[in-house]
Amino acid sequence: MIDRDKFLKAKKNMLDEDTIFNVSNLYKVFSDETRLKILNILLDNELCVYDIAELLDMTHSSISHQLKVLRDMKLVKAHKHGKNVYYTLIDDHIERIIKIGVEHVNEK
Amino acid sequence: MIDRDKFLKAKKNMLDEDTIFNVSNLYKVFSDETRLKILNILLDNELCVYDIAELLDMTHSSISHQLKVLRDMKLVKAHKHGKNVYYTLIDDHIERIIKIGVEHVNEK
DNA sequence: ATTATATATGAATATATGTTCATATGTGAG
DNA sequence: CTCACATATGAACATATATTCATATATAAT
Repeated sequence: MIDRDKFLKAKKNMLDEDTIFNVSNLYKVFSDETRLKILNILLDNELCVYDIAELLDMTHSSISHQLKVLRDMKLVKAHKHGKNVYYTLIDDHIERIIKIGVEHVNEK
Repeated sequence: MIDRDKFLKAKKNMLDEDTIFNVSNLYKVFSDETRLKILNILLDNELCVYDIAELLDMTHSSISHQLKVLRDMKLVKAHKHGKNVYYTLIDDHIERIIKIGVEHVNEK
């Protein structure tokens, strides 16, 4: 260690463990291609599991599992209409997070 | 499937596979607690591996491995000074991404 | 030159996680 | 009421990945 002042300043600005845990968990959601696709689709639309599975060309089971993750993270909400369950986004951070990500990778 | 127009509109707005892949990989970086801590520390400071390991109370090896991930993702750059290797952030998206994440989890 | 220090890295291990498969639940149609 | 359809979910499996351990490299100090 070289500079004691710099070291202490850095220590002071560290985020607490809870915040780190929660933020990393939030971004874990966006780190999976399937979930990212689902969230991006739901930006513009309210869709049911069946439609999402069709759009992504994946099994309904797989989509359903991932929607559960998104529900648990309180990023989407569901409402039933007949046999179908329609999903919509809850959080307005989602759009910003996707936009920044896309912006970032497009700059390369 | 219920609404053909809605379905087609959704299909049109889907991100291409490359973008999805790259964005998910970007957020994979932020989904690990150690990497998130490192990036957050580097927001305000230029620090060497030794300091980072001390601050996070982790092995130098572990930190070094994660710094390699960050280098490979072109989020940090390194410059040598004597025995030490100092790391700094390359990208200005990093701060925005961390800030939105923190903002999100603090709202709950 | 030799030793100590800082960093990097490959291999191994343990853990986390996404998909598949089987099955259950709930709803509308006939 | 029975059947088909949409969704949910637990278990199993395969894969990805973070840390540890051992070791290598580079530089500074003595």
